[in-house]
Amino acid sequence: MEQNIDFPQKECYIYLGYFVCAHERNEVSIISATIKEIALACGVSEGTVDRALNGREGIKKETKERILQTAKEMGYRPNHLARSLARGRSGAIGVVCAGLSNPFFSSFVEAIERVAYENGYYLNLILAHGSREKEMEGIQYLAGRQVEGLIIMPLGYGEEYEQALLHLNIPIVTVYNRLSDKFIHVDVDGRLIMKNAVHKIVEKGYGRIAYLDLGYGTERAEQNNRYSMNQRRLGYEDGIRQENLGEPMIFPRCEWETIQTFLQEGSGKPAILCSFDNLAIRVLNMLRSHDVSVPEEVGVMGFDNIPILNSISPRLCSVDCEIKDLGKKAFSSLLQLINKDDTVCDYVTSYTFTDGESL
Amino acid sequence: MEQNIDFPQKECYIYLGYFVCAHERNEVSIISATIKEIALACGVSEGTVDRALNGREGIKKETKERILQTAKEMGYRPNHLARSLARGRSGAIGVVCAGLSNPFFSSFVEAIERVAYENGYYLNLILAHGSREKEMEGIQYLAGRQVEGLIIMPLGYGEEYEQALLHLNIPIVTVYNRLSDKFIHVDVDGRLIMKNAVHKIVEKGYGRIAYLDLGYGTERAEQNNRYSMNQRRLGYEDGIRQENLGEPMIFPRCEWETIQTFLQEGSGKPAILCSFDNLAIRVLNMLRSHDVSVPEEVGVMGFDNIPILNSISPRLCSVDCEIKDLGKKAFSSLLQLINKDDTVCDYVTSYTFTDGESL
DNA sequence: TTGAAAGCGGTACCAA
DNA sequence: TTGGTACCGCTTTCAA
Repeated sequence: MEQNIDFPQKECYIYLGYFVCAHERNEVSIISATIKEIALACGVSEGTVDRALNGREGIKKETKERILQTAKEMGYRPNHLARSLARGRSGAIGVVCAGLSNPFFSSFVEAIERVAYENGYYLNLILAHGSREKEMEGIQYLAGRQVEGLIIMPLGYGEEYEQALLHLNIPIVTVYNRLSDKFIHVDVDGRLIMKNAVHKIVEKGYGRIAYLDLGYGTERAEQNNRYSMNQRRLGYEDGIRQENLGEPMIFPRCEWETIQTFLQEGSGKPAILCSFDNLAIRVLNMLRSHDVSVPEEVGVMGFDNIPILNSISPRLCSVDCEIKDLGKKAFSSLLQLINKDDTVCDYVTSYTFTDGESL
Repeated sequence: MEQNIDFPQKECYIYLGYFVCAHERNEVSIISATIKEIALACGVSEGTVDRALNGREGIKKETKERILQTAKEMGYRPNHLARSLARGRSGAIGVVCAGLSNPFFSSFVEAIERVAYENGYYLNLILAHGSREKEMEGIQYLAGRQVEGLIIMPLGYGEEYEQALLHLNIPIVTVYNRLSDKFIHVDVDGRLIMKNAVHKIVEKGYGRIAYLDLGYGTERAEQNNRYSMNQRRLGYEDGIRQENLGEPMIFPRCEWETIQTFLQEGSGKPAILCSFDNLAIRVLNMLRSHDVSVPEEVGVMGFDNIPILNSISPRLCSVDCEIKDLGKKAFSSLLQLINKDDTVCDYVTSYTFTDGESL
């Protein structure tokens, strides 16, 4: 089944139901036709083809069917670059996060991808890999790709950083690390949660609580936006104050010496509250290797409720922040911004304490 | 510092060093200028602006400096959609995978993003979320976005699926699940590795080995491409045969009854080989909850060497497949295809057994 | 050294 | 119901 088509400049024909083009290399390869080519093949104008292809009205039924048939034969696939340019909207949103090795981020990106796709948007993903420079470069790049909005889990912070974002003049939603009131922020209330976590731990009969905040106070940590981690730590401090538990004890590293000292000195049953689950898992492991039993000798609690917790023991007590909901909300808020719906406001997801065997 | 600029149709001016446009809503917002606008402002042609902006030769030094200065003031940011359309290359590659909750996939995507970015490409990410339909839709969509190539961890398989991919007529590299010789494939040799894993376990003094292959033989599993999982299982069978260990014992589920029976019946020290780490972690947990000690009563081995293994005990014996290397190689192979370098061929990454306390 | 104009593939509006 | 055409923003070639 071979059939010649009037075609400008290229040698092309229909082969096995596909539109085929013989290249200079004499290979046969199948290409996607353009609207112009379809118009030529059907003997109609480009506008008419567009009407058929996009279901616009003002076209005779037979013409439409003939065009659609030809388009199918020619293997037409719309060029979204051209379409975006002409329509003035790209149908893409940009997502910027530090990396995917943190299960919190990967789940979050997964959730956004799902809901974005359902709403006809697709994702441009930029990972910062821990570098503020790469993050800003990526953001600028995404803006240049005409993304209609950005969801950012910022590594950067500060006046200059915010100005750079504002000058992009596109809708932005921040997640995880807040920047300022100038950006819609979708997050859990880490501070409140950690305060309540302290209450919860005290209720369970613990008399003193240490807090593990990786990198706290180190110079390196200060280089990046630590809003989220800071909030969690502040919540711990709030709780300690409210419960009159004395001085907060904040450890920047997961070291046995420090933990051992904490366990031995002081009165009241000890517990360790960790700023995120992976840290808590390391603590559990360290305690086990030193034959400290959990929760008999010390309680441990995490934050994030990452999926792996269901597979390890003791089942870590943690906080479930409904990350799917967070992703959905981040996207829907961004969509509101894109659609200039000015009722959009910050959002705080709900949370639940997940019980376990570690407290 | 305010300065008027000759500008068509819009009320615009320079404010605080930024190009500003007063909208109908009477808000002041900063927009990105186009080449045409810069040309107008500088009193030169678009071509000249292009020469200045893209460092092309054939432009007087002073003209160039003047244009660059104006472009900066006007906050020029190139429109990559238009650029891609005009240049005929998008600078984007598409990545398709099932999801990100599997640490193997998220690490892999992370690795690809890094190397792609270093090479001036950015990522369009599509997740299949377990649906073959969504996967194919996404692939078609990416092709329409004019990605220059695709890296796919396919969920689909079969003649029809392959034909659909081939008809896209863009470079494709498959990873993890192989389709056929028609596609460059980058992967670990799961079959060889699992065979050697059996040897290794036998060397350690184990006399019988069961294999855990989640979903094996179930109808649901057959719906998706199970190449990778099948290869691993076949490797186990190869090993069992070579070592004369009798009939392979393959369990499709992680159930205590099955495992208990396996532990009790038969002679020789038992070991459980798992098709991936998360499964092995569940096994470890199940064994602990039934007071079966590892590795004294039973050995356990996983595959993938996911990062969390470093944080839990007993340290699981596993296989490290150099996933960063895999990502790099997948991208570089794709780049070769894009550049029509026909020396490109399939690639098998190296691997190492990571020792642990579970064997 | 510069300008003018014809694309890239689609969209959208106006006239026929 | 159709055709024609001027865009969208940038690139590239040819002529001045």
